[in-house]
Amino acid sequence: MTIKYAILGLLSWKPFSGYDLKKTFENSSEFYWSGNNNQIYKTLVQLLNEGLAVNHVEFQEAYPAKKVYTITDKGLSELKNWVLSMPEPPELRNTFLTQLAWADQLRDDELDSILEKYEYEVRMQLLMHREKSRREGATPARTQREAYLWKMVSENIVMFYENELTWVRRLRKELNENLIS
Amino acid sequence: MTIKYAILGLLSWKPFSGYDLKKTFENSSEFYWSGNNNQIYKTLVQLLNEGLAVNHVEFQEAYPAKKVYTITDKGLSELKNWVLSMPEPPELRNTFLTQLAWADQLRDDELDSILEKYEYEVRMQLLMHREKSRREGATPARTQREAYLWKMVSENIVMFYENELTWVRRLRKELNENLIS
DNA sequence: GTAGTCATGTAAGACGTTACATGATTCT
DNA sequence: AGAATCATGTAACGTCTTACATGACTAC
Repeated sequence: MTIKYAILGLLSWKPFSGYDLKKTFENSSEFYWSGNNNQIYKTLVQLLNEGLAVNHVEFQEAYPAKKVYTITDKGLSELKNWVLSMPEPPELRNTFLTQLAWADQLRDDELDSILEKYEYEVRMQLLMHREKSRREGATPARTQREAYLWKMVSENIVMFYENELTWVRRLRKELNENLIS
Repeated sequence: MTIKYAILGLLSWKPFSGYDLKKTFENSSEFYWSGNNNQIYKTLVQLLNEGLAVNHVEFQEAYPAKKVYTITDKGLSELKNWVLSMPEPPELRNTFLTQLAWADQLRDDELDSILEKYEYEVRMQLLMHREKSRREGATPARTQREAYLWKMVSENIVMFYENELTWVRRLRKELNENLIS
């Protein structure tokens, strides 16, 4: 369960409500998470139970009241332990590779057509990431080093998509050249 | 549900038993899948029910009987439809990026130490992939084009890890240089 | 008046992981 | 004697996704 730490991390930065967390996960590139209501609200209750966060209700006129969560000292030290813990290797899940593995049954034009679509998908992801990243410019890191780390997280994602693009372009080029010869 | 198509793909190549599929998913780099017993045996039953595969029992002396599954024409056309369908963009799940985002609380040496561990993990994954790939040399693709596609699937995975390595090495170098200045 | 945002949550199901269960055979 | 391999499967749990439910306000 790492959504717990994704949330704890954000709370270590500043207080959030469940709704704020959801928006942040959706709109951010660095702090992206496929966080849906269900998981977020459940995890927040769990954080309360474990004493890693506390909450207080903020009433607003014209809008529903919000429950704002603040991290505790216990939460901070739990987060630090996790950050120091053994990193897991990155996981690549790319169903397209499975599609490609069985694509020899396709005609040359069909094969190039799905490669083109894939290239398009990857380009879109890259654009979306860059756009989110741009809008995130205001995000104030607390130190210069933190700003650098966040930049490098973003850079990792960019490099991932660019790498994927060079791969698919090379594939398309090589397949086309073999057709001609 | 894409394990269905991962299995269907392998069955389009040659007949497999559940156990064979599990071994293949575990030991292969191109056809890797986190397929566990539970999912594989359930999906095979599903394939039977949908008429995408048929099975027959092979008795063996000294070993338990095995159920060997063969793809049907319906299965082949279902697979082709899927291969031609809209590719999904690749998904990157890297919990380490979340760890790194909140690593500014660490001392310089602690930070470098987790980066070193991450670099090690990635190097190990790359080695493991290369080793699996080497042992897979016997895998006989049916056409030259298929062999090329499989090579490129493998190449994609190599590039992914190499990309990750250059990123983490750059990160470590830049952090160290900033310390000195 | 229709859709979207703010804000909380629940329900149901799909998907994934770990562990258990059986039982003969083979390797160390 | 103990572990690993071959081969099937089940049980329990954990994670993730999609959809539903409520209700006031705002923007087109």
